[in-house]
Amino acid sequence: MYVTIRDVAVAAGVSIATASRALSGEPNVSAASLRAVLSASERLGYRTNTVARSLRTRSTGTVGMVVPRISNPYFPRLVEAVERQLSTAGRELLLCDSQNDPDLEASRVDALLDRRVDGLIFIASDSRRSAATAARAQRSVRIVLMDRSVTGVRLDFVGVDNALGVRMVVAHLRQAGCASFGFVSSRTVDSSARARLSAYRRAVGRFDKDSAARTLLGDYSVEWGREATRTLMSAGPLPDALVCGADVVALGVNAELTEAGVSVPDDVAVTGFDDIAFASVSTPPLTTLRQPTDEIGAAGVRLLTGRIDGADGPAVIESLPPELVVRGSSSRRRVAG
Amino acid sequence: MYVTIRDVAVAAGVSIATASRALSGEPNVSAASLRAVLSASERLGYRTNTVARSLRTRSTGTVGMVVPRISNPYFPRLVEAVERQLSTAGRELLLCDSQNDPDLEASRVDALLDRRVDGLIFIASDSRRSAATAARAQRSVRIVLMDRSVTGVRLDFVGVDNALGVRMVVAHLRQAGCASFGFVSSRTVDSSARARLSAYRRAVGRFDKDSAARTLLGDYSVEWGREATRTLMSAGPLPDALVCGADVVALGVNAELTEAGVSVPDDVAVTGFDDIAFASVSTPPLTTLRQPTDEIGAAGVRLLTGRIDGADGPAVIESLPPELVVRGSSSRRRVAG
DNA sequence: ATGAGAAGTGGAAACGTTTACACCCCTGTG
DNA sequence: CACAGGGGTGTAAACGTTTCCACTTCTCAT
Repeated sequence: MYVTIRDVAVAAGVSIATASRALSGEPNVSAASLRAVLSASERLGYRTNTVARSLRTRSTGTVGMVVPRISNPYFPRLVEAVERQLSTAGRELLLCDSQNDPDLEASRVDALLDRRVDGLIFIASDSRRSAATAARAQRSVRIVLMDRSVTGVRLDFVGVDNALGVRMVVAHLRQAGCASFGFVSSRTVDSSARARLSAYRRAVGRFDKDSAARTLLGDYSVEWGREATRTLMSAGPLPDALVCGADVVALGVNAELTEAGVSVPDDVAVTGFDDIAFASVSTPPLTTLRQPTDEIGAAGVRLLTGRIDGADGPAVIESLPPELVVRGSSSRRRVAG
Repeated sequence: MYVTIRDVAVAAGVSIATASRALSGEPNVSAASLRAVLSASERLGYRTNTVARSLRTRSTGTVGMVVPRISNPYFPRLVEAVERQLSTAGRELLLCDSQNDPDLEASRVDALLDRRVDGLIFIASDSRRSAATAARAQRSVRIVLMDRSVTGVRLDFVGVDNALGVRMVVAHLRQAGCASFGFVSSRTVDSSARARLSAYRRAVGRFDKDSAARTLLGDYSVEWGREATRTLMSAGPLPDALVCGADVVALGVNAELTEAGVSVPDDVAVTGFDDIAFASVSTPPLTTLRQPTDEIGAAGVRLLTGRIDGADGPAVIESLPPELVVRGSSSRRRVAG
């Protein structure tokens, strides 16, 4: 079926050891042997069996990645960035979807460890319940947390500066004349949701004490954005601005408001987080915070491959700044009165 | 570092062979041995090394999947469906992104074959240039084409019925009063783009001979939708309807029209293809064809695992019908005059 | 001329499993 | 009582690599 290195060695008239050395570019091989092996390999269409190599070298050249839900459009961008980086580093990506379920997540991590991945990129679905999984994985493999952190475990982490982002967008809204706020986001099961909520509270709480009543937490989905908006509309007058914890939520909020005849941004300003591709095609286009996706992916892979190659030292935390992208959903607010 | 089956065997006081048999649930193991092995395994935290197992059994329990571009929001849904199906079948997914480049695609397929995947799910980036890659892969592994086919190779395929979809949407638009048409889609490098274009021509060509001039082909992106729309607007009067080859394109078209003050659907109806999550939050919401993503993923995995388990027979082609989802971008067309 | 060292090579062990095969012991049947 | 057959077990081979080690040959300095 498959051509093995033994076939190549026989065809080239050398031993398996010499064939192996020639194929892996080791120095101590004569020019004649090298030529013979390479041409035999070419002629026979030899491809090295990475399973056997992995067993012998105790390294698979594979990195596992666990994402909470690949259909959430923010994660594919991260996966794409990671995959591209890994591929240039000659490594393969083993992808798992935890479906936001910490138990399923744990079993997927186990499956990855069983496959002897060299490293793990972990987007934790639950900052508390994923901690044990991360800690356990840490004992057998190098691991870097991406985008979402976990509590109580000292591990490398790379993600966006959520607090900075929220401060930027609130400052922008206040400058645009907004005085009252609401917040629609995900329940604080993951670290990003938690960081965004607490930054929002710190930024808004002091001057808008009604904002607490207008804080609605659900999940990262269009449907939740719509539902929260209906709740807010039926509860009383809307605030000047609705800050959303993610673009998917903001797009739902915007759609529901628009369909109800509420003008965005003239009646209510709306902002998102992430800057997914569809933030720019809504009506009005969505003001949001652009995640440095490529940088996060690159930094994560760099960190991880460094660790795999033996880099030691304390856990590194890389917090990258987002970029405020001002679009129509917040910009041309009509001045009151 | 890792606990091996040898450690378990020693701790249980049996041979490696017996330990292996006990762990894999073979019948001929005494109750006493079984108990001893299982408890030793538990106590020591043994996890079987799948690399060694794969080498011996010549099967990795892994399926490779190649997608053209994971950040195109249609593919994550497919990946999610496939991943879920595989995971219940106890298999792992090795994901590669070909970035729509047939050469990169070929090298990613090689990498997957080197890793001895048991099967391959292949979304071909180019119906012609990917054919050689598929044919080569076919020689060493079971393979099923998904969503996009290739020319000239007899292989299992599962995807949506593109021609049916286009016929459905054109019929709907004509019923809504549209008499002149335009088509904005991707260049026909992949089989879906080709099938949609030819179905469109067949459906529209006979009664709107100007439609050929309003056929613009680029790629699957929001930007291309915007660019094509600008071209159309500057070229003369717009048709009654713009049929788009994908939702991403249609959302770009809709945004560009709306920003230019053209009313959708009153001046121009717009339709998409795929029914991605964001089709429903645009203004107006997008009429489109919903892909049976879960069914495609399930059928693909079923087909592939069947082949892996030895099913023989001629290549199977599964063409699943899309569902027309009528929303605001086409429905309430004002009657002419 | 001799010895040290380098270059080139092959044999064989190792990675951690699964499994073919041989063996032993027991039971039940002739 | 012999013996067939089956349950339970261990030894060892195999999967396809990489790599340690020993060996030969050659070069060059002494």
